[in-house]
Amino acid sequence: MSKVDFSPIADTTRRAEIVALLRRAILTGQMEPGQKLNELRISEQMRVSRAPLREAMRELVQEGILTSIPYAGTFVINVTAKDIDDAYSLNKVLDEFAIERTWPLRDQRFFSELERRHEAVKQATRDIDTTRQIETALQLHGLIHEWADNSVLLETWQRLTSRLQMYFALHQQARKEAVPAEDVHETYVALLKGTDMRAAQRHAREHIDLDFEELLAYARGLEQRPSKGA
Amino acid sequence: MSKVDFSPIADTTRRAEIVALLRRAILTGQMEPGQKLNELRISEQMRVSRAPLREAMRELVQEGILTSIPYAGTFVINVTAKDIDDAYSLNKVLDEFAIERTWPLRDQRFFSELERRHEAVKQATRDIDTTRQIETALQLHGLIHEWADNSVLLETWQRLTSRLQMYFALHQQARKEAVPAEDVHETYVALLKGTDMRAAQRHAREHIDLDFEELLAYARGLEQRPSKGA
DNA sequence: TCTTGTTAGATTGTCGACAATCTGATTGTC
DNA sequence: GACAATCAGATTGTCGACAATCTAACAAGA
Repeated sequence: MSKVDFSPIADTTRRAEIVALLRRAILTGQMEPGQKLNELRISEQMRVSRAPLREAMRELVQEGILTSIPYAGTFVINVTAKDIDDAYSLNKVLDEFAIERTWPLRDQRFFSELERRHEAVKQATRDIDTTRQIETALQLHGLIHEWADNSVLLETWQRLTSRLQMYFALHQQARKEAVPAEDVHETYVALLKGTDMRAAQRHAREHIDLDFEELLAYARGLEQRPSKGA
Repeated sequence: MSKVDFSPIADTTRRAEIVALLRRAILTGQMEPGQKLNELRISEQMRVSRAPLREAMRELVQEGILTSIPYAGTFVINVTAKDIDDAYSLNKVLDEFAIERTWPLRDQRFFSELERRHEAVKQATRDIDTTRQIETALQLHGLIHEWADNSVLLETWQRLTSRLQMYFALHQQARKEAVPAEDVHETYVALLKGTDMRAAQRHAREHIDLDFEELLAYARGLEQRPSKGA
């Protein structure tokens, strides 16, 4: 028996790579909400036939970031203020549940991973890499969901996160000014290390409320904005 | 302006029909967990080419009831006791949230719809149609999620429900005896009509706990059962 | 006997071409 | 000018065939 535990090898199908490419393009805000995805054009750009591209698009439709209308096309989802509100209010419930489940499972590995991700956020903040800043913040936030030892919860949270990441990216793009450089996660991390679970839950709720208000205001601003074609 | 509000016309693509067919086959327990889906065989049976079939399968993979391994095949998900446990514990949280949100929105239409679905359950119980019994019970249970006016919650609950329906169908199939004919939803419906929200939440939690214990015992029984091929 | 290399068969992944459908412009009619 | 019918172009949906990969059976060698 070998002492090395190998990780499963990466998917080597074109489909999987296409999914990753498209997802990234959408979640970083490179594609606008409502924008149509022209199959022929994209398949030519990627040097791939339409079959794996279409399969990839079906996956992203189910993932909730694309929407498809038969014989009309596949589009990036439109973001309404209500969508954001819905996602956030559910997120609060999931956070509370995740903290409750993670709490008794916290160990040394948890704390070091928490520290690692917190560092990543601070690094991205220093680099003023806004896209990475969103990514790392969501990864820090996601630790409690990964650690809660509930695969359905994790899956649900990841679906939610996809959209939130997209919303944040668009919001970030919209305002020209740089993101606040201060570290808003300091208290959150400290509470997760502490002994008062209720306090941690309360803070998580208030903490995400903060960014939420800003995001909602932004979304209300572009409500009923005409969707742009290819 | 017409006073009639038309429902959107049905999807007329083969893909959509294939999705419906496969989903039904899986959720009614006609396909065993772990079973492999042979693309050529299924496409010939359905008189369809592999392209729309494969796209349909990608959707169901994202929906969480199929799993795919590149160059190996696509399989019906395997059910472990932990999966059921995870799904149920999250379901409890979602139920509590759904009731909270639905509560102030209850109106006459809500109550009549509640009554209608309750009748459907009772009818299925009288007919001893176990498959329909599961369907109607889940639909009754789903009303609070549909009424809560939160699209993300509804979507999440529907994903969860898919699996639960599959679990219940398998459980039902396993035990030869008929399901208890008594109506276990009477109290639940009554509480949803009442004025004590906390009581309704409490009952919803205990109510699903009931069937849960039985399901869990069943799942533990077939743990590490060898998966059957095509 | 155990391990390694080879090979044939089956299955999945991908491709290019054709069919079905939609959209918008054009034409003809009142 | 307004409106319906027609048509061309573009785009999506589907098909059949080929390429890449896996599996299992078999043979060869230590």
